[in-house]
Amino acid sequence: MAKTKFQALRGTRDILSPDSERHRALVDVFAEEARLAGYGHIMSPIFEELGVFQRLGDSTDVVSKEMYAFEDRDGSMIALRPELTASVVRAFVQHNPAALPWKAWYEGPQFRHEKPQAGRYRQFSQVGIEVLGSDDPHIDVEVVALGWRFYQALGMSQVSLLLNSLGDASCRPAYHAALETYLRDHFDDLSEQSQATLEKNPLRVLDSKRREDAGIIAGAPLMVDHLSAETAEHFAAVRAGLEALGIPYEISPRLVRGLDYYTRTTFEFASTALDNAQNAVGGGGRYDGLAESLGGKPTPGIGFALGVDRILLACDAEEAFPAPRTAPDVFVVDLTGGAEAILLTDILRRAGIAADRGFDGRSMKAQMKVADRSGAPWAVIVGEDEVANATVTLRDMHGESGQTSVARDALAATLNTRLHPEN
RNA sequence: GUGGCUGUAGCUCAGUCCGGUAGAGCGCCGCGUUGUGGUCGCGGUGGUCGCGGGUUCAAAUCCCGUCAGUCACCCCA
Repeated sequence: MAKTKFQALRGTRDILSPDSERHRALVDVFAEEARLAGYGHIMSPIFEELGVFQRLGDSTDVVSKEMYAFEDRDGSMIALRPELTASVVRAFVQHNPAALPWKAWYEGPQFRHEKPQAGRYRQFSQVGIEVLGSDDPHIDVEVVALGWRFYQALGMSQVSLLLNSLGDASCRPAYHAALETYLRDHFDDLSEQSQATLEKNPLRVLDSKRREDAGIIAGAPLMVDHLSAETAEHFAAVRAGLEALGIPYEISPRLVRGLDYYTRTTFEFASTALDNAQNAVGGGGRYDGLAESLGGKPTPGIGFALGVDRILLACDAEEAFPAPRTAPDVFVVDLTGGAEAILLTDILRRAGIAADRGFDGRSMKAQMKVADRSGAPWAVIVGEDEVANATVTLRDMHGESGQTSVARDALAATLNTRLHPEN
């Protein structure tokens, strides 16, 4: 019979130790930044009604061709979340919190059916925040700054912040028309793909990376030159806040972003340490119309999502945020056949000491080798002599203190003192 | 989704052009005499050469398909 060897599906992968510990540590750093800034944690479902995500815009690839959508058993259409903003806004509308602004942070996997590449997976992880119920530009500043400080907390230095304003209902339509007129005037000079994009969403033509489009895009009218007085003032306040914090940014007038719901402030964090096309390590912006489109009261909102997988790639590239060490505190080498180690590791673990041990009745030499490889700073050796005396031999694996005999009853206390001399 | 490149031991890779029956380093296991790791020495384990089909006396090597990775576009985190 045929032997089927399974493997993780395309675009998905197993994250094994110590990379998984690193991933968790990154989320811990983010959680702390969010806590310090007054954000509560939200855990929303991984799948939702398809309609929740269709509000992101029909012209976006995320909705039109990358969604994992399928029919549930009762015939209703559901989808694996391709992003989290829509889910969080849906939760906001559903629970209708009274105290505004409402601030939430999240982390977790998301799903998009794309052709995978390094830093681009079908199941990928993001951390992010959303704030609903205020359009105070100081919120924009807080949100962008939180992202910036997070990268700093990870030890990253090669991150640049790109900032733009996409205008709002008071000025975007006029700009949109001006841009479309301009692009249509140069229609024949645009690349074939940009011609198609123009039909769907002229704004996104500005995002084209094809060389043949560069000249035309360079001459295109810019949103920042068409902002209404109010929107321009809002944008100025955001910039002033970032400057007050000393956070460097670059105005990127052609920064569009892929989701249709963005208004006014939009931004992207790009790693300059990554030289591939997947150098965006985070992005976000304001979405003042999204809550209403999901059935809620008109409520302004802003947030960002940062790609965990890409951030870790960028960290690799600039040698930041290494995987945490996962070594146990102590490794038990048992020469009696292994039964003693059962008791000793239990005693140690209950005392809060991370203890691993040898198995399979291996030779002392072999067990010492495993102990060394484990990285444990201490080894506990127990053989017939020790059992007879109710002692164990405590060996310093790295330092100079050598070996000492310790009463078995005093082992946990002795080790705790050695591991935490300051206490 | 479109196009290019790649796929050989756990890992990094050589061998592929010019078909002839699989290699290195690292890792892993064991030994270097009485219960001691990290260095060193010796020995060993380990691959249906991604998978399937075809050509051939013979295929890791040529051809086709397929899966996966990767790069660019697209898109985006």
